[in-house]
Amino acid sequence: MVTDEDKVFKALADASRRQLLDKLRKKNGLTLGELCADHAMSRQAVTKHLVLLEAANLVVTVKQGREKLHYLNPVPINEIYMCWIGQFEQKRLQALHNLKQSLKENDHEQ
Amino acid sequence: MVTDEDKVFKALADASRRQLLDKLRKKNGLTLGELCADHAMSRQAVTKHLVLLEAANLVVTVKQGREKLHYLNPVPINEIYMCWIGQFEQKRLQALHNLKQSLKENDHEQ
DNA sequence: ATTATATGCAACTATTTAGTTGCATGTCAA
DNA sequence: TTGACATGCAACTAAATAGTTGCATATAAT
Repeated sequence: MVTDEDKVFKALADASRRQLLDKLRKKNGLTLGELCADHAMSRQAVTKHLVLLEAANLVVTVKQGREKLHYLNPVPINEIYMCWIGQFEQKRLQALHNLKQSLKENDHEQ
Repeated sequence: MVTDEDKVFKALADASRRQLLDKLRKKNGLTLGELCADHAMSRQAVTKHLVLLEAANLVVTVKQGREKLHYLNPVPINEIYMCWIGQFEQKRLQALHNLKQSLKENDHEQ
């Protein structure tokens, strides 16, 4: 059985795919061609990665003329955090966050 | 190049490994034998998964006599959230905030 | 000491995955 | 309508991965 969660984790497991997501984070709505720029691999390889990212619902696409625009969808990552990572670490993260905050505030006072 | 981040993502990409982490979350310090219980796969398969989890620093082990105790280490997951997932979430929260703002302003105009 | 138990190591197999190349299709512009 | 550009589809290859089996080692208990 391949769950949605599994698709997301698998999609995130590859460094090239994470790089593609990073590009979209910096500039949303990029075309395939733009996503291929500065990549060692072929356009078809990038396409395959994008197919997986789309299957995991991490990327949503819109066809516009002969171009295909790619948009980042943060929802699945959010869900993974809430449902899975959150269970482990929510409390601890909060504590850490609070600690950092108070350190920052201390810094400002000096 | 295989970064630490990459190891963690790859380790989390497998459902069996996530299941093992889940077991440790429910009860920390389990032996290999205990982790193998109720698993379809062989002990050696489980061992291999645990090796990867250890390499990713998601699990820490202690030998005690002839047994090996396994402890969950939440730090790497934490780091991934802070350094990677957080970046996405931040944008999302900002977008949500902006949306709320513009809705509020529209409301005022009517 | 001997036996049972808990784990470790190594070789092998099957499947999945990441990448390639080559060709097809569809859309814009001159 | 012809050429250039953007993307899609399919077959193939190489490498990584998940799993197996068989045997070795180390510790505990009788």
